[in-house]
Amino acid sequence: MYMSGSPIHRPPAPGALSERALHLFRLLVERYIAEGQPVGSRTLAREANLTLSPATIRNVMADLEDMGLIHAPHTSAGRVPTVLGYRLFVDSVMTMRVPSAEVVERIHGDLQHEADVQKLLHKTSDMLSEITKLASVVMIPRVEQRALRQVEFLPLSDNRVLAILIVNEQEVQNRIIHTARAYSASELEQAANYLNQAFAGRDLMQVREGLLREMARNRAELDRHMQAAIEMAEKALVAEKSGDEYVVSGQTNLMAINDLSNIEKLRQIFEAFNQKRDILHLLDQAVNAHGVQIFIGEESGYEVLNDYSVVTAPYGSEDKVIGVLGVIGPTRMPYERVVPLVDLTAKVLGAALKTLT
Amino acid sequence: MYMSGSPIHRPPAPGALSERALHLFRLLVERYIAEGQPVGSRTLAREANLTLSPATIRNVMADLEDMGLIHAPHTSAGRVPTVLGYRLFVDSVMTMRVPSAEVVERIHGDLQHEADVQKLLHKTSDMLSEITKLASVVMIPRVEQRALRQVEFLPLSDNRVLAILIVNEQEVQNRIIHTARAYSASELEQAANYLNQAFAGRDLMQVREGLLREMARNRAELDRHMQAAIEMAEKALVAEKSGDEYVVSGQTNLMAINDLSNIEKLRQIFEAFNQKRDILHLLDQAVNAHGVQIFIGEESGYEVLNDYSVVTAPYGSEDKVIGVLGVIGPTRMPYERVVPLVDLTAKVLGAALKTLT
DNA sequence: ATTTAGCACTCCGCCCCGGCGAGTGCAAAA
DNA sequence: TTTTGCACTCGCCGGGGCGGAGTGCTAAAT
Repeated sequence: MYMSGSPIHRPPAPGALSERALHLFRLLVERYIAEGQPVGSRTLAREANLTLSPATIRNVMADLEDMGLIHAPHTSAGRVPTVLGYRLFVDSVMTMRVPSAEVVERIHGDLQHEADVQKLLHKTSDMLSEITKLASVVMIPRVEQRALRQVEFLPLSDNRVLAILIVNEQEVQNRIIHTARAYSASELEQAANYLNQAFAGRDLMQVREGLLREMARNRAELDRHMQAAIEMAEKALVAEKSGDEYVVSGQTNLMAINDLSNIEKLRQIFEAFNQKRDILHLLDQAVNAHGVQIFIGEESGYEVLNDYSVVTAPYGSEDKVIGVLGVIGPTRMPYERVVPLVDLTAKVLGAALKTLT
Repeated sequence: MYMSGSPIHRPPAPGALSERALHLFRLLVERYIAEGQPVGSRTLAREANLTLSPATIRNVMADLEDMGLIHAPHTSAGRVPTVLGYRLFVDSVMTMRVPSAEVVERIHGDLQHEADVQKLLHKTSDMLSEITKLASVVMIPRVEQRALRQVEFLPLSDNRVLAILIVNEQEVQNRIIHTARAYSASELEQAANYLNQAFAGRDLMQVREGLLREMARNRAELDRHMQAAIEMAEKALVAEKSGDEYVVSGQTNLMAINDLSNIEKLRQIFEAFNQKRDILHLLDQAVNAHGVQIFIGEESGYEVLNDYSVVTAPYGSEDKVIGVLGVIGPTRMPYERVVPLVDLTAKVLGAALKTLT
């Protein structure tokens, strides 16, 4: 199946609809989200406080359908929101439902006392998926400013050296590097000392540049252990980050949603989680958004995410965004509840990370 | 659903069956594994080189059914192997199919040049699931003999200390420990020095015991940095291992198997993968087996694994078993092909790990 | 001009039915 | 012991009928 050829339109301004139409629209979407079944004029008439006959409702619904907000799966079924309809709903119609006090407490409690960053991220993801009953994703913080705190080198066998970089007071990175020749323990120690003296506290990128400058000088002038230090550091810094770009939890929640029991579709999204490509790109997009961002169905631009919605929020401290988290579920998800939850979780995670620095 | 009340019987000795019956049984199982549909007397008659009428086959099949080896889903369907049938098949009937040269090469190639242990395990799991088209599990090596090579302590803020243990030439473990008071960098250095001198090369358990002995002496006699060293080491050693007990890949392969498109069952097994409890226990059981071990359906003893089979093999060097790997798939899996693959993979992984030590 | 009632119509989901195909078990013949 | 023949049992599939839900349209009511 191709992606819908028609570009995704902006929904009509809420002012373009009569008060009544808007009200009914809202009811319809809420009802559909709650029940999961196409809702008809009869049901809607009962639901609305307005005393109107189903026939009147039908007229309104026909209008809504003309505007592309709702859609009838077949001649004689009720109506279901379209992507455009959901868009209008989340943008201008819905009223957030603030999380209950217990949930708020839960979120704070879970994330407060966790010293290890990795574990904190896992906990966050687990918690978020649990309270939303959806799949959740937490991006690993991409700290662009990584201050080198300390370096240690330890010789291993076969011209290999274990480099330990301590970054940002917290994070420890181990890298095994292969060197041209074997270095003795004392050489390595000297190299480490040199690097620590020269570069401790600097940003990793600065370190890199500094090293390159050193090398630009006449190599011959450098004494042995400087050379060693540089070789080490170069190799250690070049090593790319581990492929773990984000953490996922609650994938199984998606299987429990009968909405899309289409097994092949499920398989595809699970693959997407594993592949970490499309999902990561999507999260990257959301990194620049100011607050919560919602991708509905095809809006994401990724085929696998058709029929799914993604709600994301960047997290960090103040205006420094360092990562994104979010949930993934069926387009028919309780946005009113989910959006504030994602928002809050992002804020609390940001705060928790800040205290760790 | 309860677990079958009847205990799992041993299958009849292959001698208990006539040559012919055994032959037909083998054909039936092979056919069923290949096609996934109950196989009837007619099909079997065609398949067998013996020139026998379907009626004769039927008699034989009736016998096999009496023995509990096969079973008819309903009156007029063909027969399907029972758990007992599979047992007999894998124990005494099937002939292993050796992996093709390309596959063998692939396995060696993939695992040869990977220096990082964690990555190696991931690669192994990925590869195994890919070539078997099943889900695969690789247990993290539980090195009972962990020789301490070096210790480093680095002060962090707030009475926290980062302990870096280098174990077994390769493995690096970082632990953040909370201490009763703040220690200065030099104190920590002295503590590390002490520990390194006293315990480098020893097994972690020995270190533990040694420390306890030290503490048994009159505490007052110990000078400050010894105390510090002991406090550090105690905390660092006590810290439990991270919860990552094994690596899983190819879970999505299970979804593609129409055999069990029962979505709820799938959900449960995915949960089991995440939970890492039942699966881990099962792997632990297999750690003591000499070679490949096969758990068919309910044999595993874990409800979630009904309808699934697990093929495991311990890996390590010589008689030192350090871990287990395996695959999980439907009971109807191509054992002839899978068993040798699991076996080979375990051997190659063991070898690869050995070169890393 | 809007709302309502009435009505014909459409379409899905469900159940029931009958036919077909596959396969069985049994008894009698080879 | 094997085969043939036969009655029987199911599962699967397609068709037909039916009820329910909901629609759109038109004409009447407000």
